[in-house]
Parts: sequence; C-alpha cells; structure tokens
Amino acid sequence: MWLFWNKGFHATSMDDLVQATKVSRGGIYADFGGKKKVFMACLQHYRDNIVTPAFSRVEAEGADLSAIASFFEYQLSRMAEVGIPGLGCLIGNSLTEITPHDDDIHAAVEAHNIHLKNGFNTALHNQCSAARAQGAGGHLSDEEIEQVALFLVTSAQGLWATSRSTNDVSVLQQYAHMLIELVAAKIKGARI
Amino acid sequence: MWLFWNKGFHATSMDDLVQATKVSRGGIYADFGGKKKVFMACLQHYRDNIVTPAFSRVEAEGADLSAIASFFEYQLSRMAEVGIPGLGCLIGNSLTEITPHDDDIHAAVEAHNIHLKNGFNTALHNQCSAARAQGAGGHLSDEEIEQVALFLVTSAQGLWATSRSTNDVSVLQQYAHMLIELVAAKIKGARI
DNA sequence: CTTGTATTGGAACGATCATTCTACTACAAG
DNA sequence: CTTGTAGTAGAATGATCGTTCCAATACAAG
Repeated sequence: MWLFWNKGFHATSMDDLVQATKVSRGGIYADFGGKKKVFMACLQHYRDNIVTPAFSRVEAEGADLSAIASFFEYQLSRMAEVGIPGLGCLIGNSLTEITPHDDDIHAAVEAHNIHLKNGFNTALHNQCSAARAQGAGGHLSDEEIEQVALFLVTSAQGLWATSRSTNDVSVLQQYAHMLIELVAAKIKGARI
Repeated sequence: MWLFWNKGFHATSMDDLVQATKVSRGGIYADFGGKKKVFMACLQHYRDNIVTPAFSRVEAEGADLSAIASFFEYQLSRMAEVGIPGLGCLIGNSLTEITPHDDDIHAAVEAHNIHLKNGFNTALHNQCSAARAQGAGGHLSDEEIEQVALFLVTSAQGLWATSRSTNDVSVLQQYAHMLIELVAAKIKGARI
C-alpha cells in the first residue's frame, strides 16, 4: 500500500510490489488477480486502517468542532512524522491521477468523500446545538451545515494535495488553524 | 498539453502525443528532446496561456477581494464549460502525481504556488486598505494577510482536486462562495 | 532542373510493463 | 517415506514504453 501511496498507481510496477511485499508474483495473482485488484484492495485497506481510525474522533458520540480540529491536527502530526513533502492521502492522490478514467476507483473515492462529509455533518450539527444552548450562535440551517461539511471535505483535499509539494509544515499548520477558525466564526454567526 | 492535463504524465505516451499533435516523432524529439522536456514545456505553456490570463484579474492594479472572487468564478465557469468531472489544474495534478519524485517539476510547482500567493497577497492588502478607509475592519497584520493568501492557494488546490472527482458543479460553486464569504468575514474583522 | 535543408512517417531497438506459466521447495497429514 | 497442498522463484510472453534512426518527401533557393 505504501508504494501506491507514495508513487501512485502508474509508477508502481508489479516488480516493486513483489520486492516490497516479499510475496511471489504467483502469490499476488493468486490472492488478488491483477494490479488493479491489488490497488482496490489497498484503497479498502487504507480506508479501514488509516482513515477510519483517524476519523473516529469526528464520528465519536457527541463530537463537535474541536473533534474536527483534532482530526486535522492528527493529520498534521502524521505529516510531520513522515516528513514533508509527504504522502498526502492515498485516496486524494488517486482522485487526481485516475479517478476521471476509471469508474471503480471513482466510486471508491466518492464513497470516501461521502463518508467524510457525513462525519463532518453530524459533528457540525452537534457544535451548532451546543452553541445555541449557550447562546453563542449556531443558527445554521441544515443546508448550510451540509455546505460547511462539504467545504471541509474539499479543504481536506487541498491540505493533502499541498502536503505533497511544500516542504514547510508550518504552512499546513496555519492552513488548518485558519480553516477551523473560519468555520468556528461561521458557526458563531459572526456577521458576514 | 491537453493530454497531459487530462490523463497525467505517466498515462500519456509518446504515441498519444504524436497522434494528438500531428507532429512526427522525430519532430518532437528535435524540438524538445524527450517526453519530460515536452511536459516541462507544457507546464510553462499552461502557466503563460491558462494561469496568467485567468489570474490577471487578481494581479490587476487595485484588485481586491472581489477580483479574487472573480478569479474563482472564472475557474468555475471553465469547469462548467469543460464538463465535470474535469481536468482540474495541470499543475495541481502534477503536484500529486510526480512532484515528490522529480525536482524539476517540484520547482515549477513551487514557482506557480508562490506566483498565486503573491497575487492573492497584494489583492488582500488592497482589500484591507479599502476596508480600513471605510471603517469596515481590515485590521490584519502583514503576517495574517500572508496566511490568508496561503490559505487561498491551498483552497484553490482543493477546488481543483475535487473538480476531478465530483460530478456536481454546485458543490464546487458552494465551496467557492463559502471560501470568499469566510475570507470576507475574516477581513471585516468579525469577532473570532 | 538541381541542390540544400527540414520535416515527415514509420521501422527498429532495448527496456520495462502486466500477466501467465512452469518447475521447485516446504511442510503438514496420513 | 509418501502424498497433497501451498507457496516460492523466476523464466517466458506479448504488449507497450521512450528513444533512435533512416529513407522518403516537400519545398524554397539557386
């Protein structure tokens, strides 16, 4: 998976996979059936083992905007850990490299985006409810909240994309902080 | 250029280029010297003929936030024109596909990002000056303005990336509108 | 018409690609 | 030990890749 994550689909050869996995050529074809099948399995593995644990804080019961902030900060810590420029997001990378030309992968990417959107959506609802309870704004319609959720999904794509080219982590940190700050302002109902 | 823009570097073959450009194999090698050279020339051509004209409204004398909004709206109109999912941004696509593995292309991407950041930066300065003159906020430090400019660059990457996978233009439109709205609020100095 | 100069289409080359196939090995079960 | 099963390494294959090369063509200059 790390190979696809780092180099992309086209630039990763079966030889690379054999060498990296220590699994024989025959074994890979017996287990998966082809390069694209391996890639699809990696996408699933990525969602299960990378995205879901990281996103769990947003999907937790009662998660609010601070959980969303925590999610982005976790991404940043991972980026700093791995080094910058880094891997970005496997699904985000696939999105630009092959999504327009392959329906299967397109579907996987779409499912992932909807997954993120739904998580953000409920957390934003919680945040708005809490804000209203405290008289601190939170007066957003369901439609507005969904728009903010979609805004966060696209923003995450921007963050991941940029993490593959910049060599300055602080740029990404400032981006994430400003993102949360602006969304918080939107929820508080700062006059716009 | 359209081939690279649509399919990416690795998925575009010299045969594709020969067929698309109606230029003979020998001609391409005589004029450029190799596939990567062609690609670099395409990057330059893209910056000169696509990015610069579109970005001119942001770089125009006295451009302000409305010019930035106009830039994003122009991007959206192009996307709607070409169809969604679309091409995204050639440089944004290259960023995720090959930037971490090729110094030359990395440098070209960085130069492009700095180009955008500087344009946004001066436009934001203008907007802040105008806001202060009208007593409508605009009290951002130079450092804050630069952060907002970088925020816009990364946001643009997110918009372009998403435009390659979604088939709903309205999602992108709402993203752009919210982006401008949030930045406008930030500049007005909405209590955050 | 005869040159000189580009530019062409396409063959040819070696490298690499994804995929298939064929021995060969390891090892548990009987 | 024999047998069955699973997994191994790696050769073989046909396709495609980027690149080089060359004979044929086009065409302006003389």
